[in-house]
Amino acid sequence: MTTQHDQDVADLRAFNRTYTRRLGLLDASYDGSPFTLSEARVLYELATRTDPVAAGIVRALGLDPAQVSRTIKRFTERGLVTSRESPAHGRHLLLSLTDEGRAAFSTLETNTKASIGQLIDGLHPLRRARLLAAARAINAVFEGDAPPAARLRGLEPGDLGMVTARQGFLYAGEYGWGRDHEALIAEIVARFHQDFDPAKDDAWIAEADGRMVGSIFLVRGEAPGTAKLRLLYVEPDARGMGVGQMLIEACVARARALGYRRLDLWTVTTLTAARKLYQRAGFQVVEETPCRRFGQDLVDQIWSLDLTA
Amino acid sequence: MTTQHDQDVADLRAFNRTYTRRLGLLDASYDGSPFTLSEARVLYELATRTDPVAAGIVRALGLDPAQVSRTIKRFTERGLVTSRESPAHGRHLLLSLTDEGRAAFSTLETNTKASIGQLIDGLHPLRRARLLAAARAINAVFEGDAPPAARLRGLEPGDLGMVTARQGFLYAGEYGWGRDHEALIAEIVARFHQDFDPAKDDAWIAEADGRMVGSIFLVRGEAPGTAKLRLLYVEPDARGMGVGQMLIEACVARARALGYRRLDLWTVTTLTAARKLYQRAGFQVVEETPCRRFGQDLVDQIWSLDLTA
DNA sequence: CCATGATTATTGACTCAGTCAACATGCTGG
DNA sequence: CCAGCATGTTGACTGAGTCAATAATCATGG
Repeated sequence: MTTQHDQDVADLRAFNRTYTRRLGLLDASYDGSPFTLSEARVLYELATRTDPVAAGIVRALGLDPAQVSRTIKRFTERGLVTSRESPAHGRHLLLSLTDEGRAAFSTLETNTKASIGQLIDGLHPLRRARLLAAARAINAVFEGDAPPAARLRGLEPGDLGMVTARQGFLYAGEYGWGRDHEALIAEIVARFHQDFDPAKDDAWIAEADGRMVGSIFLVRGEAPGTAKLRLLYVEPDARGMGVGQMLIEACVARARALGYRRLDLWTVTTLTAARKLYQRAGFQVVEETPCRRFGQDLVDQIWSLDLTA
Repeated sequence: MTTQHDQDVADLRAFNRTYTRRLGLLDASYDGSPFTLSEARVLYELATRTDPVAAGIVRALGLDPAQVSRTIKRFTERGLVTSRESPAHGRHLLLSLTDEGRAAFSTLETNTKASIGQLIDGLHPLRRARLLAAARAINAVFEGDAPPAARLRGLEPGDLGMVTARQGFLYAGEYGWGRDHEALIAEIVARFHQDFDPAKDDAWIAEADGRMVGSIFLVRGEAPGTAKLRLLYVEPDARGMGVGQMLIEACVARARALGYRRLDLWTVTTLTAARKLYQRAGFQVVEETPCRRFGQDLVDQIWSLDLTA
């Protein structure tokens, strides 16, 4: 048996191999460059950091101090770098590129840019877009060191469909609900927009790490003074980080602010995680009926929250 | 001014730097490994290919023949590899791992898997999913050497919403159409599903390189014997590779097969690319009326194709 | 059948990468 | 003031990577 974890490891290793073979040598040595990859990395650091010091470069690139020392020695011999003792710290050597050094860096930049440009241009537009999206994603994964925080925002183009797609996809996979479920969501979403009244309705998208990870909709109910909470969902990856609670709180607060006296919601007992969230937010079950829906035997529930308390 | 191309190059370079720093050393040398990265790569090839020959490894890894020769010599001295002359080809050396070689490879595998597993486990689930999706995408970009061909398939969970999302997003960006356009699509899509009759309706998704790149829907019309072509779209990346034509042909063929005598469609003059496709497929304009829609002044068109010809 | 060219493998020579240990020097916090 | 730490250098060594030369073998076309 192969677990998901094993598969992940295998995929990442496959990626590593592809990368080493196809991309690895790109960022540095175009053909005939006077610099090796490692030298180019050091030169890049020298050119881009302010007041470069050897130790800083060592840390930034994860290289051995000995190697950086020798590389800089070579650069000095080639007339690319000068160093002077730091006035503040006698042990620091302030490094700076000479004019020749800057010129060398500039042609290096031009050439590597050109060679990467060539790679990009050689790809089919479809693949190019995919490669770049993936590269940006990986970058983001390692750049953002803080754990990804979710934030709420309003609706943007594409969101309505995305909510439909994700919920349709997830409930089909997790609970085997049929396509009529997705169609139901599409209809709710479409009607939400047709009847939209900013004084009565609202919707939130939860976003984390640049991706939609959840949604919630606030829609006016049939009875005056009541509203409905609809289409709450949280992506599996993002569960357990308080996204659901955040969404419900925003929805309840807005319902209060708009003057509603009661907030209702419909769900089925199968969705245990959601039920816990409703409970914690103070909702109570007011109705429960067995029902056949989406190709499954389910138990419908209506929950209600008194907003006047 | 920074063009998209420049930005792409910069992003790919940034990715390259991130990679070299954060992932580069992973696939090979766990801490205290008796193999260098390059040696590990060669060992991997020795262990996984059938009837390994030095020249094959040279090509697969893009290494210098001299280096591979010396690496294998070291392996032989360490008792990891034996070689014998190929009976078929006197210049080929058939390499094979000894028992010790296989054992060394196996512990290497275990350890690198563990160290990659550690990296994966250290990431937030959200980021892990993102990293892996991106790694798989990059792999796919370089694995599929043939230009990505589009293929058609039926509806799957999530497709209805995805069609809505992509069309809403694209027409908002390209033509400034408002959110009511997205809501309209959501409604069409929802109604399509509610009224779905396999003997009268159909839908296709175009997929290329594992991604949805277009859609088309066939829906029965009000008048008997007539059908409507709806929701045709092609992703910008995938334009110019015949996806639109493929979709229309599938739709027209199915309409014929279901016995319809006429196929209508509604569009607006702004969508010039689509208009050309309709024209080439034999559609003709039967009605044209200026109209205000989606926050724009548009000219509605109804096109029609006689299927009895 | 043979000359020619391509492929395969090896070796020498060289520079740089990368690791480890030793060492000198300056700074910093009790 | 002194121990400990960070910074930078050097020596010694192995492997990576490049280039050129060489030798053996195979494939091919006249």
